[in-house]
Formats: sequence, C-alpha cells, structure tokens
Amino acid sequence: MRIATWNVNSIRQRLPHLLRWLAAVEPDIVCLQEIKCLDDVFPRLEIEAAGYNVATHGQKTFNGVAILSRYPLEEVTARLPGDETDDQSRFLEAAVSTKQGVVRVASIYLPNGNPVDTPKYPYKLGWMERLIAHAKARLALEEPLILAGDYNVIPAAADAKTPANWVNDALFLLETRARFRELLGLGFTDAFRACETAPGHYSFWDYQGGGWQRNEGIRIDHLLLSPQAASKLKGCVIDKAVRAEEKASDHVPVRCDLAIEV
DNA sequence: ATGCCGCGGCGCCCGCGA
Repeated sequence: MRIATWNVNSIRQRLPHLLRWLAAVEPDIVCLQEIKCLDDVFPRLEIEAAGYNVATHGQKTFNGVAILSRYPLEEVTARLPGDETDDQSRFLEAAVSTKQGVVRVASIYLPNGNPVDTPKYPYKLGWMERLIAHAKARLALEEPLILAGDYNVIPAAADAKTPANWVNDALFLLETRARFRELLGLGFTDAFRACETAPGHYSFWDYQGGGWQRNEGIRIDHLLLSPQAASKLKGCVIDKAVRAEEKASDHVPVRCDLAIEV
C-alpha cells in the first residue's frame, strides 16, 4: 500500500500536476492540504475519473484538506477534537479496510504559527497539543495509523539547508520542536527519517528569492506511522522532481510504501 | 525591517503562506 501527502497550494491551480503525478506514481491513498476551496468546487469528478474516491474538508480561500483513495473511505471525520470554536479546515481522517484489518489515515495541515508574537503562534502550539491528545487516543486502538501532512515543523537542523535562517521562526522554535518530539515520543515513526539519515532532503522550497534554484529547502511534510504501520514500512521517498514543473506547488509529495495488502 | 512569489477574492490591493 502506497500512501502520500502533498500540500498542493490550491487544488484548482494544481489539478493537472496532481493527475500527472497520480498516473505516474499510482498511490493508493493521498492526503492533500491547502486545497483552498469549498467542497462544492473541488474537482471531484476529474479525480474520480482517475480512479479515486474523494473526501474533502474544504474552506473558502485558505486551508482545506482532502483524502483520495483507490479503496472505499469509511468513518470519514473532519475537524481535530479539542476546540469547538476552531473553524479552520485543517484535519480530515478516514479508514480503509484491508485483509489485515483497518488502516486509518489523517490529512493534517498544522498551522504555520508566524508571526510568533501574535495569536497565531499560541494557536499553533494549542493545535499541536490537541493533535498529541488525539494521537494518544488513536494509538490505543493499536491499528496501522498514518498521520500525513504539512506539519509546518522542521524537526532538526539537518532538515533545513540554512538552519540559522529559521531559529526564530515558528517552524523551528524550540517549543515547536519539543511538541513534535512529544508526538513522536508517543510511539510514532517519522517514515522518511526511518529510511534516510542523511541531511539535504527537503519537501518545501519558497517561491521567493529563487528558493528552488538555490535549493534553499526545508523538510516540513511528514508521514508519522504508528507502531503497527511502522513495522510494515518498506520505503519512503520525496518526489522532488515535481518542484521543477511549470506552475508547481511550493511543496512536493512525500510517500511511503507499507507491506499491507488491501 | 521588508520584499522577493503565488494564491484567492465583495479583486486591480490585500491577507496569507513559510
């Protein structure tokens, strides 16, 4: 089973890129972030025609997440528990039935948190604490679980071309990294790091200042695996070449293969 | 310190992203 995450930065701008990539990579499940549209204008028919079931949790202008799956999506649930007043569309979860039982997947768009001296940063930290609480509850189910998404977290200095640029940024502040480590400490595996220990692998390059051309990247899109998923991990790669396409998203897909048959 | 670039929208500037 091949599972991917991709912040597309507007699904309507990136539909051709997505369809090309689906045909080339043939993922089973894809978690999308920043679809930047309401559910009723999501290009559902085009993606269904490519062979995918579609679940969306959209929002006008900003945010918005989706899950695509070659197999039926069950128990589809939007919104991260823990704050009824949070109306930003940043979380969508679903289950897929397999021969080895249920596989659960979440599409996560964790808040950016900048500028850090505004309410945006406490919102990010609060969101991370809610994610930790939810992840803890989900781990108790002892299922293969994949928390896939744009975490807006640079886990370590090795995950940035120029770490010094990020020391005061919400993506790399100590409090941010501490909460990410707390999440991992519950028992999750960073799929990419489990497969590749070398620095220099990134999932985001800013549009500004020739970030891609200078390889001024950061690794902020992650696949976190529960123990029951991690024990099935076969490999994890970043589809970096997608960033060089015309009108690319500033993020590229990250995907893993699990030894799970549907 | 800010913009760089790209996105959406009660659009021709602005907020937002990272």
